[in-house]
Amino acid sequence: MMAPGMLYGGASNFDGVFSQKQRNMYSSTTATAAKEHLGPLFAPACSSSSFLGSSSMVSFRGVNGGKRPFFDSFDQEDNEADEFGEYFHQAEKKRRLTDNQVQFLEKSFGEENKLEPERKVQLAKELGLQPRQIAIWFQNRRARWKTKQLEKDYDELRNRYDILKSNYNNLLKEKEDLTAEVFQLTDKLLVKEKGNGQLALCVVQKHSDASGKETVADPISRVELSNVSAAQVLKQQQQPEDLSSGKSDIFDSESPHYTGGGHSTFIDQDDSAYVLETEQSELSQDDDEKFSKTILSTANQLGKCDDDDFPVTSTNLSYFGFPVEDQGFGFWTY
DNA sequence: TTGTGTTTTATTGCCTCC
DNA sequence: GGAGGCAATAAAACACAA
Repeated sequence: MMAPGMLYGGASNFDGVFSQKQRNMYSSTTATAAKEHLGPLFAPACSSSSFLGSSSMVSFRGVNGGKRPFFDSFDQEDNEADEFGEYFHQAEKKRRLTDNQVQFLEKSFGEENKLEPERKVQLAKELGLQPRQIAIWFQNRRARWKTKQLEKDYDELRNRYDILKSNYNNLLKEKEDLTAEVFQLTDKLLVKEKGNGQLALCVVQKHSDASGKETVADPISRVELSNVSAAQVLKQQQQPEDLSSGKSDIFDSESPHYTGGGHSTFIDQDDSAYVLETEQSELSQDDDEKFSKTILSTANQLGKCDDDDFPVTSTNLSYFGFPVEDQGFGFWTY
């Protein structure tokens, strides 16, 4: 790919003399071919300042144990002959910049990572390098900086993600704990109600108004559940379809309050029963509202047994097991 | 010493800006 | 259209373990 001999004193010296296209064109030819084409242009490049610039590219790490300061390269009197020899011996090799040259460039890069033409020439002079070498070094340095920056950004994002994930997991755990506590308290409440010889059971049916919008659930019945355990109630919650089809353990034909047919029984704490029509068509809008208020009021009264700060609303009714999404009948107790 | 992976220097081709 | 920047890549230099 790269022509031997083009590394130093070849393509580098095109800088400031040829356009990039010309640079590319010539850099893809051999050094010999280039010399044939350019002729005299190579002469100044291999002599005086240009040559010195090239000679300073020799890696003194390898040549001189890596300790030779780059300013030594300006010590023309002492080194010119050696460098001249080195140049011809190592012209075909790629040579690294000295530690001091790199240090100098790093410092300059730290001040400003873009290179204006004046600064490029100035740095080239100070370091005894070709302006093009300075430009290449800055370009490569910017690429390295960008890579490092990307790694840094990635690490930072990763850390933030880990923190957020940890917070999320903590919240999830907290939610589970709170849910478990709610169930525990609910169970306690049921036991308490049971101890009083009464347990309220609400059968809720969801309605839709004319526009299809869901409205507040209605209480259909309320029965005495003195001998129904919380576990049974929960089981009922999980199988509401059985209830609507008359398969309920609670509302079967053997239940003391089974009324059969299309009617459900509503029994208040005085054991006085109301017979309510379950057919939606037979319930007026006023009835809907009345029932809604009744169920919310009842639920709130039950809720007050343990927590006054959590009033039951049509919104959170479902949290207590009152469905606002399911169609048809269902049993919920609390 | 040698094989292998990493770093550094440099080229190439494309793109944007003026 | 030229200048300069950038991404991709080549290849030399270097580091290091076996």
